[in-house]
Amino acid sequence: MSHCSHPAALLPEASECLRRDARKITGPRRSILEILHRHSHPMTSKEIFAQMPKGGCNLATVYRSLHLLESIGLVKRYDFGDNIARFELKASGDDGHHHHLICTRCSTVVKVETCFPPEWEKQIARENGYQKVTHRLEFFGVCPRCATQNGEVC
Amino acid sequence: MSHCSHPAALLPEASECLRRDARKITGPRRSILEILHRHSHPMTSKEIFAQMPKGGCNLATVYRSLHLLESIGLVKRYDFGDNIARFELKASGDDGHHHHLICTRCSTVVKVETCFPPEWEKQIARENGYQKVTHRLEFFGVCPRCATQNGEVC
DNA sequence: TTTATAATTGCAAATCATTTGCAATTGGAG
DNA sequence: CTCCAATTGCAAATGATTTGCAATTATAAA
Repeated sequence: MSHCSHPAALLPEASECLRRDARKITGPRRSILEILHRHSHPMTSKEIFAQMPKGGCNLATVYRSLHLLESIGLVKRYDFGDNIARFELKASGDDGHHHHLICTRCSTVVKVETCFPPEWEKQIARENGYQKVTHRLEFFGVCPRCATQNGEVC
Repeated sequence: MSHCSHPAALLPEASECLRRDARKITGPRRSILEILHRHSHPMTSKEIFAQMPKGGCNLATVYRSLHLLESIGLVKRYDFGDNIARFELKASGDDGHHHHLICTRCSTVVKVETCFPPEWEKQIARENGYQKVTHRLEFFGVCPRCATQNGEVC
């Protein structure tokens, strides 16, 4: 459930990004980055809020921080179609582009590296005259565990 | 902006679906189906509500109707990532599976028939032991019109 | 180190799409 | 034509997310 890089390597890099935009390295932001670092799956604001160390911070601050971290590219937002935004830390060099396979019963998430063919995307962009085309792709299904205990929520 | 089949052909088919589930063919439902029929792009509940003929109906009814129509498979829900559900009428025989290319500036929508390779999807399902795997895929970019009037909202 | 100050935060109230409880209506099977 | 479950209108409730504002705090500059 944890990333490969050392947690400590996270802050210097993030600090750099923040400073570049005249932003401050605050307690809440540091905590959010650490929390996201130790969970390899997309997390909701509430989940992150719940993991905040003692003292914590206001939920509104979590929302504001995530919005900022997303805007400077340290974090990526995902939409699993349930109207709850989820966030994942972007790896250093990595462009962070990947997809997910979400269980429609228990919401278990698996990372999916397979991506929509880039050439196809370019083709679609060309055909319609659109520029800067990107895509949002997520898979949904029933995980092995839920498939067994049919009917039950796990 | 309109479908190829005749509007009149819409009701009998829909009636059949509704009756099968002991549901009633009411004014609001008829209107919603007609509105969706003459707009070939996904519409929000508010947009549909705004197009209701004189007399109209309550917005809550639009929400309830769309939910019902979706559950019996007459309508399909789409998520463009802005937290507003959009609905499209499913064509008769058609399984209704296709995607969209949405302008991030003006929200103009273009239908995209190109789909994620089915075999790849099966592969992903197999690799992870998930069953009944489906996907949600949408493209985002800047439409030709917006690309010209750079910076401006069109 | 101290200071000046713009960036942050906490808190509560506001938004916004969507849902729901409930009493009054109404489609349609028999 | 009747009866009753399915629908609807209305207003209040939800739930995620945003925002105004005054108090706090990180940090660049002196």
